[in-house]
Amino acid sequence: MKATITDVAQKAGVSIKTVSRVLNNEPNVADKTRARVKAIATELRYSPNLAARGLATSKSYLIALIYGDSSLNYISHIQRGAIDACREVGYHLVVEPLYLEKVQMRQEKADAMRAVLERLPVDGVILMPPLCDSEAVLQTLSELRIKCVRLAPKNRGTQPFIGMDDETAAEQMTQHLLEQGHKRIGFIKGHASHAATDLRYDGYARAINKVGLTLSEDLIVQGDFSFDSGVVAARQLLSMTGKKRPSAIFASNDDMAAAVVSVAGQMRIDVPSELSVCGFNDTPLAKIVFPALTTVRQPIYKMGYQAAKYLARDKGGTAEMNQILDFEIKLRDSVSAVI
Amino acid sequence: MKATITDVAQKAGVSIKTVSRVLNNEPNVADKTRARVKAIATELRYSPNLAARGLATSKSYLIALIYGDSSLNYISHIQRGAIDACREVGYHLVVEPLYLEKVQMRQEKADAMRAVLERLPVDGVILMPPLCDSEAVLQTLSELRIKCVRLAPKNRGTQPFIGMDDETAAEQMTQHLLEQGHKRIGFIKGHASHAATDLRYDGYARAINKVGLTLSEDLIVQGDFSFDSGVVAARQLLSMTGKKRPSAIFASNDDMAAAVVSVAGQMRIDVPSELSVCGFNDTPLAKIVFPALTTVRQPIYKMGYQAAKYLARDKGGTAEMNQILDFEIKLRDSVSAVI
DNA sequence: CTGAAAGCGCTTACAG
DNA sequence: CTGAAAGCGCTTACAG
Repeated sequence: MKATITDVAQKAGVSIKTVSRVLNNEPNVADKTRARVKAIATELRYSPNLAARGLATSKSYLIALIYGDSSLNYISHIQRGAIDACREVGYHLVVEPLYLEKVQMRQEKADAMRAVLERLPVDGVILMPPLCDSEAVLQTLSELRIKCVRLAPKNRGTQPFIGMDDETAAEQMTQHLLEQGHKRIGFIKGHASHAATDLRYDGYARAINKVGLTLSEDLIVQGDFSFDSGVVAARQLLSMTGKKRPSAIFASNDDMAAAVVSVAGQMRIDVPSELSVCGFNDTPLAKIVFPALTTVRQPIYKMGYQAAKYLARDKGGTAEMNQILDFEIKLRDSVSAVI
Repeated sequence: MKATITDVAQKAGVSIKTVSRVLNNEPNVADKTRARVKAIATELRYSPNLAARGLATSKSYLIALIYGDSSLNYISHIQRGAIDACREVGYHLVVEPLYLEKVQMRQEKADAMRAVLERLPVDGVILMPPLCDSEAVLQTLSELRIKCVRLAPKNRGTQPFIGMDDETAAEQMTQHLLEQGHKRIGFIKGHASHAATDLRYDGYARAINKVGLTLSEDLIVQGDFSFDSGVVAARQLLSMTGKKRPSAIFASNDDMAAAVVSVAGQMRIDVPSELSVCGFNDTPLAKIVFPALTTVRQPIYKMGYQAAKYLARDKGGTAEMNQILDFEIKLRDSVSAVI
């Protein structure tokens, strides 16, 4: 029923090898022959059998997006970008969750990664944080000789990565708050295992220090990027009374910032007149809460797109692949100046 | 480097056919032989080459999740369920967007679907709304002899589907509002192309009629499931003054309900004391807005899971596959009684 | 209960 | 510029 390379060859009066050459844009085919084969392939709705091609080349034309417990919002956009890139080059994206949070042993992590990869042959892997920082995972990948791109990794390492400058972004956001006259700025940290957590905190600290203020312990609360952890953190920060209470809170991501807005609502603290709030990521959530969140726009879609594009290319080239993409401070309605 | 069936056969001192039998749980192998082969396969970390197996069987062990413009939240949960099911049975999930909203011509739709499917051989397809109601898409699938499961389709049709009783759910939610003493209940419709849109409206209408109230045109506004459309609809409903203004608004999904809460906030209308709001779906958003949304809990994860489980099975069986899953009215903080 | 042969639809050397 | 042969790693009939 479905046309094969043999069908095309017969109808074109050439060998299957010639058809193969045309399809793969190889040289050494007469222009006239090439044109004829192409026309007939289209006419017959021919498309190569991926399994056969895969068996012959030991390539799969599949790229895996592997993620742990990242927020679904974040994953969705990475995924969308990766899919679009795959489409353009005839690849496909498979999605594989790999929950390693509770796994302590190095060997166990490696085995889990191996189990996923051995079942399904993929040509490349996109590693989301915090997986992209697991030594065990990276080593398994290199043993299996599977290319990977790390997204927003903790350290530069030897494998290609795509990231952004979290520290500078957090610094600029904090500066913005300071410029609005805020002096007591609460900060909610993210999950300790994510690279971004420390970087964003460092940026916050740097901005505070630059203007000669001192960091105060009670304004810095640990969260884990989840909405629920944001609720706990916000309650703690907003339970302070009088002048001690922060006039602004900078949460390490939008989910936690949304939680701050929610807790403020419950406590009848008006945002932004009584409390300024800002987040990080510019997920759809940022526009959905009221008031809309001032936040840092990350090029999430683009990260997924670039990562897939890189993996789908034949030749390697690692070092030059490393990319630091631009961010943008997105001003909305959740921050106001101190009067 | 990677062990093949030949390696296992040699080491076990049997033919590759015997190994094949063991791996596929076929009969006619001596227990002792079977055990030995199994042990050696494990020892060699053997796993079958999917491409080779696919070429021989013309199966791909791949299931595609195909979606249009559904909300990312919704897709994410379907996807998670489908992936979990795939894992259990050795399948993998590929994700393919197919935007047909702007495509009018039937033939064009069919071609777009065909283009996706011809590139990638999949054993089955999960069709999200509104794709699952496109005749052109369904016919292409049947021409290509690819199994599919439709999620929440408009009509029962001939292909297997998984859905829930949207109409009854909407009716019960409206009843709840009525029981709280609300008489003027605004309703925001969803996107016209989704099956759920009419069903939810019908449920709302039925509940209103049952208690002897009459539907009033000005309380029913068209939305399209997006947050933005919810904002427009909410502004329209809440611009009414005095007694005309609805005391409750039932939005056809959570995104639009969140928009209502947001607009109410902007207009200084307190939720729930001055305005009750409820949504539909129970996406994470429902817990994230303040106050948390009363909504209808859909078994989204389960829908994805069941769909993939069905497609991964060898034998067909369609009619008995059709499933109507349970829903639940989730009471939270966005609805209060009329005083 | 077990195995030798053929074939799935491609591509990779190699020959001309 | 073109093609015949071999092979990728499995499974499907078929034979014993």
